[in-house]
Amino acid sequence: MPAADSIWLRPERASRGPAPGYDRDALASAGVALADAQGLAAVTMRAVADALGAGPASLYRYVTTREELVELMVDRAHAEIRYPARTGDWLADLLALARESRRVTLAHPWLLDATATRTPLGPNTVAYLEHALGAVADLDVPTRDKLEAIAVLSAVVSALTRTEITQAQAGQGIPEWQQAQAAYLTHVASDGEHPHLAAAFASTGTDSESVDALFTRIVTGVLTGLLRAS
Amino acid sequence: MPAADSIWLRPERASRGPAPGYDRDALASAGVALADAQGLAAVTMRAVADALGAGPASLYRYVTTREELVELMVDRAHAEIRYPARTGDWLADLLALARESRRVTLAHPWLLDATATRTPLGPNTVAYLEHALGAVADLDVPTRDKLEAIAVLSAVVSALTRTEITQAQAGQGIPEWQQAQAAYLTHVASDGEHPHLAAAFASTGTDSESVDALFTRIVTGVLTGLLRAS
DNA sequence: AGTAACTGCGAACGCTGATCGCAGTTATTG
DNA sequence: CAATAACTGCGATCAGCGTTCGCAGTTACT
Repeated sequence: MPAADSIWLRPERASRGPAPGYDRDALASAGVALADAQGLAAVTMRAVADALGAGPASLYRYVTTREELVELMVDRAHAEIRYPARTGDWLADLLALARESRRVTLAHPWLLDATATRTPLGPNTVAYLEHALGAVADLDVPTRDKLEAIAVLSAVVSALTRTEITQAQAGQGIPEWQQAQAAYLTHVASDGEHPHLAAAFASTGTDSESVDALFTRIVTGVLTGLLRAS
Repeated sequence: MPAADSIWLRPERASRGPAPGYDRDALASAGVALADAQGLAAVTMRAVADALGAGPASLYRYVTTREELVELMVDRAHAEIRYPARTGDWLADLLALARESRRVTLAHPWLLDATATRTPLGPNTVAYLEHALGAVADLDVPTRDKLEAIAVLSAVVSALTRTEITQAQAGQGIPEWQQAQAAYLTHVASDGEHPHLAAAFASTGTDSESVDALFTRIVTGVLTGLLRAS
């Protein structure tokens, strides 16, 4: 029978031994600072240890694996989410949550990488879930439908925010792979075998809609599609 | 000025020099076989080289980086998608595409990892996009809305399929982190500070709905929410 | 006073993606 | 037909990664 222990169920301080020189929050802070500046890949055990002035092996007194360190970072980032008072309108409340999620993700783009495979459960990510459930508490649909809707909502918010970040990078940065994809796409669009894609490619109308309006429109559409009181 | 070259715009065979002993398809096949059996992490350059009977450095004659090898694998997997004839009903056609995507992803779960950050563009992934655009070609909505809907659709399908795979693993496998998350979740649900989560946790009704029905219901909801002719 | 459980951490291990340079092969060129 | 240029496979090697081990020092319980 393995440990099956979440880091959040493990006591942070031991009862015996010398006082730890650091703590989970310090590791998380150092990791977040690194990731904000240079991306999630820059968050190596050695780099975090250096930022803390510690030896590389010391981190393993606080965290059993790098993955767990990233969990700490994700949860810490979710602490920045502000929960507005409920209005009673479930759609407006969920939308507000989605906007908060987007805002924090734009501030910490590495969250998209860190939560790509799964969102770790910690105090703050669970708080987010609790608030989302609270927003739809009075809604007369099965609990399962609510959970599904929240899961889909998270996926959609991530996808939209990822697109937003990618386009923002295209404006100024030098994101290598985008040029390659763009080059191939233009090539394919003009090879005569992809008419629909060519048509879509040609109709590049000026997007007068703001990013916020687009975000609101899509999230609203998805949520109403899933949770309309049938 | 960097190369900005997609692998699909590079000629596979050079005009000069000896005949290559392998080709892109061989690399992709070996990679897919490894990933199917042991996950994407098992697809190391050395492992693929061994499977091919080649030296580790030889792969770089066909692929500039490991990422590009994964691109080949993703595109090759998308070759397994079967495109049914269009019915004229855009919702039915998009739904059929979504089901195909789900089917192939269930057959190659590592696709979720390989396409988590972005879906690479290759002949077969582009073909999928072309078919998706074709399904909504006659629909009277702006092109931009169609592209958005397709992007959201992909995100939702990935999220749903990921959940499905996770639950299937829970049935038999031994996925370490799930126990930790479950343990923490039950702890949080009974700490008195998460009433909505506790309520949701308590109402674990027996899911009589089949996975297919659930998939259809959610995808339909999302699509109608996004593309309803307003 | 003794012991058990911790602390930080230097050194090391195995593995990874990637590079370099060499010898051999082929198609083009003069 | 020789010369050359452009490729081929690949052994050897590099820097970097996550992680482990064992040691000396520190604290709290018995």
